[in-house]
Amino acid sequence: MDYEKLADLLFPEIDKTPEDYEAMYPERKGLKEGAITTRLAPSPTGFIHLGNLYGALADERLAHKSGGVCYLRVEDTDEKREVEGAIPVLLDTLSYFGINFDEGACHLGTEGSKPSISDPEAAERGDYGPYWQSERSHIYKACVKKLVREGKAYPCFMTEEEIEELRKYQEANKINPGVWGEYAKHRNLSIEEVKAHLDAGEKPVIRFKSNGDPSKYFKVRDAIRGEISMPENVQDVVILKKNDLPTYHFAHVVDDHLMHTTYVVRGEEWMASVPIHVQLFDAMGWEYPIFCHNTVLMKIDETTGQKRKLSKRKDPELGLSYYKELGYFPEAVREYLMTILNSDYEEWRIANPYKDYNEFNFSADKMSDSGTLFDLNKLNDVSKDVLAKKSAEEIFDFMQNWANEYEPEKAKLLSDNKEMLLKVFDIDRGGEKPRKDLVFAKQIFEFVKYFFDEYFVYESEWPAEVSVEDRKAILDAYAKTYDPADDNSAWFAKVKEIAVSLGYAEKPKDYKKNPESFKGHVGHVSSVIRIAITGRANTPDLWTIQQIMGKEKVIKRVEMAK
RNA sequence: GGCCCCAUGGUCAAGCGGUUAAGACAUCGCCCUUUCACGGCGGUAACUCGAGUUCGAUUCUCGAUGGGGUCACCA
Repeated sequence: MDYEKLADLLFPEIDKTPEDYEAMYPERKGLKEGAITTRLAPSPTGFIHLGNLYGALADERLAHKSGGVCYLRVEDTDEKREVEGAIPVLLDTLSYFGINFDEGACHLGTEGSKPSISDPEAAERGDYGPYWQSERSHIYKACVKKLVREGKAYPCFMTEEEIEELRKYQEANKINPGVWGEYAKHRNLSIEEVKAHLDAGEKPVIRFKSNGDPSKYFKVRDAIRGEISMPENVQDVVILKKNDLPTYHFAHVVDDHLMHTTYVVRGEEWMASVPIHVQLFDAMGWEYPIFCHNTVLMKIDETTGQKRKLSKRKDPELGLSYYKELGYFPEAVREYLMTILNSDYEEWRIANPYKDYNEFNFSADKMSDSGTLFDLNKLNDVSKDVLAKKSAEEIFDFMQNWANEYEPEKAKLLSDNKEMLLKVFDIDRGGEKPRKDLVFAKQIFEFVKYFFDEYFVYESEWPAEVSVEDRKAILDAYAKTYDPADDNSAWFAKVKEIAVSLGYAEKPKDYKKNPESFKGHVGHVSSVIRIAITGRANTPDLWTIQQIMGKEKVIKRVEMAK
């Protein structure tokens, strides 16, 4: 069999060899020792989820922490699944969460500015492009041609029906299904037979001619999981589809070699195809990169109570838009992801509350190799820690931006009340131990909404210890004596006076000791005042709240509650 | 079903043959306090099971069980 001839018959227009391309794309210069090159390789299907961010953050950290390069390559080899505009949205979202690329299918402005794409053709940066796989057909074909020339790949004209039939037969006879070995009908077609098919107008796919022996095992080092052991691949996988574009397997091999990716971070769903990939790298005569197969994010299903994979249909919290809409600080989401990405991040953060996360020593071997359960509670807690360190100004600005985009009806309210809100956000802020009660924008608004008459509602029950008449008496007395000029202790002394005059204990302890001698204690009395003014039993320091509200509003609320 | 990966409290997880088996979240209790989602202290709670190796296994090996992944001209 003259493979040379077959190669020319199949790819007459291809005159370059893989070696030519290797010469065109030499290794990156000037990277420091140990620099890692990673890539994010999404298919433009239009949905970005938390799992993508999780992986992207790993890519970004690995590269940037090591002084390496993180680039974006678009895997658009399947036109059917492509969604218009998916990549700009992806870039925008990732950038929102602080992930930017050095190279690839993105347009990076000056340091820190947002990537933007209007024209995908022009939206590339870097010396290893094109970064859109649909533009790289000539490169893949040159590589495929080499394989055909060496007798390692061949055209296959089997129809879908034929393959389907084959599969049924194999399944019925308990044979490992697929096109392989003796079942690969077109493995050894003669030149004449190939010509005949071609002349009949048939378009072949190109399959890799596997010489693997599944009874033989080989070992691969995975940076996350350590050594994994796999049987050799037997399948004659297709490497070039009828649309002249490669399958993922082959594109991965060619691109990651030519683009000099050193660490391939991907989901564990790829682990099963590692045998195919190393076989392909081998056939091309190339070294394969270090694989990092990370785990999928899981959650507990409310109805079944079982641990299961996060699904985009059932779980809104998987979509990144969920966090943007609720107004989570991107930094909070990132901090949470860091804690599940590298097990010691959380402790590092506790020890170094104000250090930049760039200083954390991120590494692949610290990544979890068992399925991680997504924990909203934990996210919220991390978020509280993040927000506790923000200034009132930062919180306000974030709230404003969030409202502008997602709750426009609140935007003006916020901007009109900036001065007041800054004071509100400043309650117990700053200092060694700031309050940890702000979580995300929507929640923050709920948290402070009683400052606005139009959002004020009674959310808490009046204390049972206080009768309706007493409530009125308390509020009457309070309205008469309230003076914003009082300092915190003078103010509270008056509250005590009211309590005592109506038969309530001055101290909670007195009441606890002799519950029969009092109607209640000062806590119940101030609870009445608190609810009257804020509508709820739990708030930050009431004296400060009143200082911010001003006497007029305080009195108005007190009168309203009678 | 074949093959692969994984297995420590409710959750995320330290742990590399000898530990009172860390820590964080959640939960519970107490304390502080006019309230708190703040803060302080403390508690409950874990090595999936069975063999083997070993003086000794959470740790190593094998098997079982469970969970996950994968078996496309999708990535």
